Amino acid sequence: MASYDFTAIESRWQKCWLDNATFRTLGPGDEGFDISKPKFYVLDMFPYPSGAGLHVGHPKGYTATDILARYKRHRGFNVLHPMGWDAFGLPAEQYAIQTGTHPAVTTKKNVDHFREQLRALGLSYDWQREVNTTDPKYVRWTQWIFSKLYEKGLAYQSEVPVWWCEALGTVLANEEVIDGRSERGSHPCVKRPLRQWMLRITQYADRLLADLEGLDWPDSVKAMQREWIGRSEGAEVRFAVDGATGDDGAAAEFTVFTTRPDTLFGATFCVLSPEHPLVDSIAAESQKEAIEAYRLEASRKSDLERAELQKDKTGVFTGAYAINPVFEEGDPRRRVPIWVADYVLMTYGTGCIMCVPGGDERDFEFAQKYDLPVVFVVKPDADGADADAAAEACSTGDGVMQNSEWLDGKRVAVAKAEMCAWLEERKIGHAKVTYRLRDWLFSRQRYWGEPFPLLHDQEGQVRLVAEADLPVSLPVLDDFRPNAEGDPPLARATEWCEVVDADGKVWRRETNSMPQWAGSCWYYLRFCDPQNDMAAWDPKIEEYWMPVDLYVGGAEHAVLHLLYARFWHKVLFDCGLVSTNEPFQKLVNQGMVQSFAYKNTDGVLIPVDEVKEADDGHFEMIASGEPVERFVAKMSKSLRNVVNPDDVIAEYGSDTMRLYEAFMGPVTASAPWNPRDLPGVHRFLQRSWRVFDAGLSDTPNDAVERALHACTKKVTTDLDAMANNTALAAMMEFVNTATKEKAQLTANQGSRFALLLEPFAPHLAEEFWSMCGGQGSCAWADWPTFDESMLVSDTIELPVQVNGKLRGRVTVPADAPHDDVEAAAVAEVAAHLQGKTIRKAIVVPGRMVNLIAN
RNA sequence: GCCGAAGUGGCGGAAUCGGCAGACGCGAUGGAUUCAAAAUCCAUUUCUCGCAAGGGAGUGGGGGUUCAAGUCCCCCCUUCGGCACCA
Repeated sequence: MASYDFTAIESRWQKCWLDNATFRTLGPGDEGFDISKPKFYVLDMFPYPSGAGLHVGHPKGYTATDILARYKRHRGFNVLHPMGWDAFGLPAEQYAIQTGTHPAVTTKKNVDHFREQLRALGLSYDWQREVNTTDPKYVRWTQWIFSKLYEKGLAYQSEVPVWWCEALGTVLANEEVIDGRSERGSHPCVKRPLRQWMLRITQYADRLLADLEGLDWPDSVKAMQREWIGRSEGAEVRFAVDGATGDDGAAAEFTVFTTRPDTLFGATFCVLSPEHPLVDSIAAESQKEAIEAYRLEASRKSDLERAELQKDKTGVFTGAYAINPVFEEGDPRRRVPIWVADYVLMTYGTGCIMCVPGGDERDFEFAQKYDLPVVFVVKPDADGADADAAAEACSTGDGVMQNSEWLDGKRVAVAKAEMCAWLEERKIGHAKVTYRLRDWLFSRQRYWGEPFPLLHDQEGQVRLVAEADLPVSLPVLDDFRPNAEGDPPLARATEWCEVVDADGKVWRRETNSMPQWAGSCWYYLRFCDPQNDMAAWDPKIEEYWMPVDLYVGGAEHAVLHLLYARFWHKVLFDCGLVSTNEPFQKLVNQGMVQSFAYKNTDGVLIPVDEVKEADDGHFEMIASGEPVERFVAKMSKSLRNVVNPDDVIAEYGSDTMRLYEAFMGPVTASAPWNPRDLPGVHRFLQRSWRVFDAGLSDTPNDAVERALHACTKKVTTDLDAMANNTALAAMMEFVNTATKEKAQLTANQGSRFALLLEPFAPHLAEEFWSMCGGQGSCAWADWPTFDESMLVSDTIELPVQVNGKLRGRVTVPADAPHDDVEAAAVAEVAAHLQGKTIRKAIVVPGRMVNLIAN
């Protein structure tokens, strides 16, 4: 009797896989590639290789995809299952600023560590396809794709107020700032105008929205993207300023965007945002001072503060009036005051609005505060006494128009359409779609990112670096801070910055760099053809592998990464460079692996390693015995509750680690890491080992054979549904049966079980496979089949209910006719039927019997 | 406030189409083995009343549909995630 030596088994098979390149994936053009087989591209979101290494949260998704990848190989698919590194980014650069260690050095060290940790998990990646976004061979093509965007006019420079983070020394995109603090590191940020590169993602807003339809993605992610894109249908309406003329002598006017053109008869005032360019020219002399003060105050407030103060609206009257075009000349309602207020944002719509206090709660609040007139133009659908009250209240929903002359009595939807037509006829407005999505702020003032392939001349002209000169590599620096003038760190490389072309003309390199998102926008394409030096990818190869059939990653990328990558992909599609409209057909968000954390009675966090469980099941501090409270939280350094997979692997082996990750629950569910549960899955592997270690038999045990067929069916259907936890439960049941039967498996049975186990615990499965006489790796062996006839038994046990309550069970032949089953059931529960008459008998074949009696 | 997801034993979770609620695992309890412990094996383990036989309750709460509801419908509560003056 040998014991289950997981360390020896796992290192032996990992070496075997490496030596034999077992998981090398061939593609179109490779010798020996079989293009007739179906393909399956299963992708993990590649990690940023941080200095902290893996924690047990990473492998949750990696295990799930690896199980599927291994299963699909057995099912005869060409499986593309690669891994790489999203290796540009801030931490390595900040570390460089602090220590002088070049980011490339730090990055290489971290990547090596990550790779080693992933290998230890026995993940079946094709390591020859590994990509690294910081590799010049990769950067070259990131820059090349940027060139495509630039050529299509999708990249432009703009002086924009951007989030500036002093602590990080860089600008951040809107979405990288949460509540006025940086997403990474939570440093305070302020708005500051700077020259930036922007990408016109807004040009793709409609397609990014519409194409969500066909994707097999979680509803939550689709909803988030829809909200982020924020399509809203409405109209633009031109308002003339009463009596004012513009610089060119024509009447001054402004255009508002509204989603409710139907309520134009209720527009009793207008509001311009404080940044609106018209404010200065229309302001009455008497109001100028107040307006200046208000604008100054508004400019000091960050967006955050403006949002925080949303309950208390403020504003200043400009002294000017606008003409509401729906009213006849001479109608007193025609002239409406123009205000300035910071609840109107310059960055959305046209930066100014028409205000209908009767139909918009924000306008209503503002009108109340400053005593502006209110007209109720929509009468909501209501009955009786409520109706009269409702007609005299702010109504933002559907209903029937009132106080709106020729629109009166019409429903909102009809009134919208008719008003749009009316405006268009008179050329004072038109239907319009607006998006909340803004253009993508694409430049950063960092060293550790892709340089832009762009050159500037003295006159401010910009041109692309020739394709033949790509990549533009990062200059070697030893100081990674911005220079004295506040220019990005790349400006320190004075020689690098200066480029003289063939005509002797001097150009200056762009010194901004790309954000970390750039590399992750197309890595899934490079995985198709990672070694190609002639092109980013070969179109034939791309066409075979794309789209990604399953993409697994965290929900934190629901909007940013996934929206940016979709955008690039659509641009590449328009360039004829990729064959699909969307990159990721199916998306799954893996749940978070949380961890227990502890706090004492004062609410102070106590590190995990200073706490023990007391005999009564409560938790206390090891040193003092002081009671602490346990709670479930995200793993984080500050909570000192991070679990490192290396420790788990050392104690139980990577097969146990993988099994635990898979057994915790559905891939999509979050659950706390509970070390107490590890021995459970480890015991399963040990029991399996004992079954095989007992030796093989020549004659199959019938009960074991039946159990194996049932297990095969369950594991197969569960794997197809990614229900890895219940597939494992089925295998546990099989091993329990085999153990109970004290039967030796036949070589054939053992091989079949080994294959079922292989996706989950590949090392031990390979060992079982060879114990059963299998040659080499079983990774590509055909998946076992099952026989339905082995799953049915001669007799079945049926529950018997009386009036819907379970009262007994009967065992009947599986093919017993309805009447026999009923008779047997009646006999079984006779005691419960005494004095009653059976009114109805419901017999569901193979399921149950329900007798209705009274 | 709006949008999305989810509430099942002491714990993680299972229940494909409306048909035996709690598979599988953890933990716990009892037993076998052992000088003893670990490991292993066997049994019990939703709660509750009962010596037992047996009964009652039970899937966040309340109503409904149905012979039958964790599952379908209506209302409400809680938790988590996202958005939040977007006109």
